[in-house]
Amino acid sequence: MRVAVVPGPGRAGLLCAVADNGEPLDQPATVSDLAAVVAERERSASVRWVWQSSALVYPRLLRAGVRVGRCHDIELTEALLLGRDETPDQPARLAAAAARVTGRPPRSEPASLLLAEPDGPPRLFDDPHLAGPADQAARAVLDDLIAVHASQQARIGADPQTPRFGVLTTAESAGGLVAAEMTAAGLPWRAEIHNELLTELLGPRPPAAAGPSARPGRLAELAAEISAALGAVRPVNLDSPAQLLRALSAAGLRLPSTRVSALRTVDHPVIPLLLRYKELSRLYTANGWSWLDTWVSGGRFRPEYIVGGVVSGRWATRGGGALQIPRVLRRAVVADPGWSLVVADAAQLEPRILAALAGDRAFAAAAARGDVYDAVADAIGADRAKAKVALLSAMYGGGGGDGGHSLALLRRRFPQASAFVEAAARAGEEGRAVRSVLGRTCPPPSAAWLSITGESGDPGHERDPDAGRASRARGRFTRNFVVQASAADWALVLLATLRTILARPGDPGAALAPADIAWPGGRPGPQLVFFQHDEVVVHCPASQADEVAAAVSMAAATATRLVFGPTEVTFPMTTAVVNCYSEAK
DNA sequence: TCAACAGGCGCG
DNA sequence: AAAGCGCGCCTGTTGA
Repeated sequence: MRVAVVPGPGRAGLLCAVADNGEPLDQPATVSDLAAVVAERERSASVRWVWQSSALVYPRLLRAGVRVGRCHDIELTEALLLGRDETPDQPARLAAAAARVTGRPPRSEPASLLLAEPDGPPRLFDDPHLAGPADQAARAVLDDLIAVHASQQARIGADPQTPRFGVLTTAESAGGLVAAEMTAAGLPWRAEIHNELLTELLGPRPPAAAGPSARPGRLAELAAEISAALGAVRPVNLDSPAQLLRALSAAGLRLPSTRVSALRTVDHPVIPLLLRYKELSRLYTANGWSWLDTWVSGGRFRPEYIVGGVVSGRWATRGGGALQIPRVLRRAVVADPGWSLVVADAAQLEPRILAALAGDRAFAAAAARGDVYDAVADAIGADRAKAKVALLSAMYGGGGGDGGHSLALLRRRFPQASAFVEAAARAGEEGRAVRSVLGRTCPPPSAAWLSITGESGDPGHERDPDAGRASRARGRFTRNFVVQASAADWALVLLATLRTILARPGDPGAALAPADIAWPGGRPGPQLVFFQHDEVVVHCPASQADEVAAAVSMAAATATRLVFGPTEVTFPMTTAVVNCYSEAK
């Protein structure tokens, strides 16, 4: 059963049951306490909530202590459909989508924005853009919702390209729920451990009175040592690559840039000091005390996750750089007393994805069990390191390290897998779109790209000297897209499946009902707290850790079946039950 | 004064 | 011959 829901004003909301094909099943009903009604329906029936966006609607329900099982996220779904139809520049917002469906001009956006404003007093009457009272505005949003939902159901059902596109839209919506729940739960983060680590590596935190440009002692010492080692008359600003490059040059070190890889190519007493400075400076500026002050509170780090924020379908985050937390800081991620962290990552995910995608029997056999790189090394008669570089080059478009010899062997030994990525590269070079296994579509070439390459990408007519470069760059992008985006498909389905297993009452996992996060005294259960491309972290009572680990394996097997159907390729998870994130792998 | 860009580096 | 994929966010520089 599907129920369209529009939140607001205030705690109220507007509901209307709809059929799978989107037809309204009864009259819209206003309820005064939306969260309470949602909770009641969740208990009594299996509902899929149809709403504008989980990012907009779900946090207020979570704050009221209410979780939902399933939803249809109109805006995430619209973005997938627009991508599929190769019109990704159209806005995916509900109002815009409704205008496309109905042919009417778009409703003024502030209406829905204000309606969705969580928990605040209804300010709708103050808004000059609004034509009428709040209930009329809610009704207008509901009408949009119902119209767009019906259209989306038809468009998903009519997918011409990918029979599994419906799996993608369902999983994307589930991802929206997970994202909001993970933000609400937060990643356990011990500020005092983080602080100790910073003090140990950088020295004490500079007092606020010392001003904003004051550096921790260790950084100031290193800077002085570096200036001295360079024989500089005046202190060099190490944070300015241009200044540093000039100072290096004056000391006889002519380098193409100041990046670590360039510094490592020369032998000079200043180099180790510079490398250490860069490492510590990065820690201080990106994840130092001010990061701690800004992003950690109440023992939790709560980034905002952006589902589908990357073109490949990977998630992005906003605030705190949550997907770039340096590994050294994992020491600060510690389970609550009596709880554990279950840390699981998909081993060698991308090569396995390629094996399953390409239908290459030899490559699939290599990825059927054990270590993919070992198996490939055996097959091409190289060592594991060379095999790994060659495989990554095949997926990224690189040169293969040792003059491409291993890459050539790879092409001969695994012709279908090679042909698969080569075909994706050629499509990109010619300006065509490519798709992930579930049908997520890469963006079309930009106008600038089309003009540089001469419209169709026809290699015979390329005049611009940058044309070849631009064409090959897009080829590398699409080559990688088919693998990275399909890996993101698989990981998203894993995440959605895991969420369902952890939450399902009545099954073997009954003990695993998730904690009611808004009620600290409520029944404890496992919580998804982190998701980073191919890795997931669950925070759970220690007694449930083994069950959670088993649930991860089940979810991986289910994801493999839903995404690829029958395949010889396995997707093993490396799972650790730990007290501290840094203890995993 | 501020926004946009470049260089750089963290993660996968 | 060389070059590889995707992000977020920090600082310094530049130019309106």
